[in-house]
Amino acid sequence: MRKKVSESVINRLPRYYRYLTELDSGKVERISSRELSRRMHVTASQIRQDLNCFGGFGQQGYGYNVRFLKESIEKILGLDRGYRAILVGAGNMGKTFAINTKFESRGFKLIGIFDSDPKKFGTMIGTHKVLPYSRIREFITEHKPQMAILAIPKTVMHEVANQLISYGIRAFMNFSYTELSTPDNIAVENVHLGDSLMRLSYKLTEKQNNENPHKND
Amino acid sequence: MRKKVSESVINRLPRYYRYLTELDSGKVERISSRELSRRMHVTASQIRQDLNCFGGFGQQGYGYNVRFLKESIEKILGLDRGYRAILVGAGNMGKTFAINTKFESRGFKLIGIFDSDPKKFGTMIGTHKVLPYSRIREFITEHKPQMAILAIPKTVMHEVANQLISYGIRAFMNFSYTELSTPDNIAVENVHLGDSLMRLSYKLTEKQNNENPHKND
DNA sequence: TAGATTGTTAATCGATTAACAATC
DNA sequence: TAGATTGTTAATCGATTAACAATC
Repeated sequence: MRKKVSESVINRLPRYYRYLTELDSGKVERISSRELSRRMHVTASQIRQDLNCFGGFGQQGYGYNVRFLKESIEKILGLDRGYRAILVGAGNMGKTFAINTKFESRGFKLIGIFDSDPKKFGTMIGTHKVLPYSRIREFITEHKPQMAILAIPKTVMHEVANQLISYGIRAFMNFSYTELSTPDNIAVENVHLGDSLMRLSYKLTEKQNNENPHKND
Repeated sequence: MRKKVSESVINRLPRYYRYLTELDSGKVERISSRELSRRMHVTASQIRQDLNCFGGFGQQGYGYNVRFLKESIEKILGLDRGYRAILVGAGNMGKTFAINTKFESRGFKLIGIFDSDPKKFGTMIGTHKVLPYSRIREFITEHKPQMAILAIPKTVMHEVANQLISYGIRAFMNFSYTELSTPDNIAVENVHLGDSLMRLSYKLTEKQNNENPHKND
């Protein structure tokens, strides 16, 4: 088994992927860690160290082939596996996520959308009809999605997650404003927009304090 | 001037704030770093170190007063300043953010929503009427918002941001799938849902590899 | 006072950066 | 071959954890 890759490296992978995708679609064929570091505002050392957690993708004296590196990171991230996802909760957040995040372009498949509000049953979100939550078990059993996007109130979050785990879901993206905690073998990614807003508020406040040092002493 | 607080500490602040808000509304009056650490799954040492970047909020032998600590973090984050924000882009993402993130409950004020699509002018999002982007300059000059939420295509992101900076905006929350880079005196928080999805994909893949070590050697 | 728990210093650990030999 | 640039080891830096004296 591979040695454990640190959280910091993992967090940077999507950013590398983003830049490489950009370069690739800009017809750039090769890039050195030095040039990439210049564009991404990180050190070349860090790029080489990060990539070498997963193997040697470059060539001395040449650098990295953009396409090959991009595809390698794709594999590392599992974007080539065609994961199937369901969306639970067809409110604003759910709808936005379904429409906005180009699932397909990253190799994911959104295969079903569920809600427990009968008024929403049958309405369309993109190309998907909203299905009753009551049918989720049968749906999962039949189509075997691996991931669920939870865009539901935090009051029901854990209950829903536990059910879905028992039906076979192995990964959750959670949008509600409480952390989802699950057994070790389940992957979770919490997205807290409120936290981002507070961080922005902190940064703004800090900058104002620097411009105006004695305002709030 | 305060010594620079590390990024890691700042990133944890909103989480502390969340837990303290929870405790406070649950009528908990005091808490020790040890008990809080147990609940948050971090070390007590880290909690004490983090808080002490900003001052001593506790009392030996007693611990921390929940209400007082919560309000102290509120001030550190700048949530008590009544920052005014505008939303630029009334598409799905913008709408969701406006409705979902309880601005007001965190002390922010959403004071205007703008879009450049005439079909949207005058439509309501929550209690706000969508205004034409062409009027944004006059609006900013008059109402002096500090923050802008950008929920617009990445193709126009930098152009819009630069305009808004010249009108006086000092902080941006950016939802488009490219990093917003700005001068040093401007606060930026990038939210990339696509990155979160990729991280989830990585974690899922890693767990599958551990269960099935030789599947993809 | 005795017990509890902070604030803070010191020790450890891990992540980042620098340097360079290997090699394309 | 000479020049460039990787992969990797070593050095540095910063963040986390441990420990404990201060003190409520």
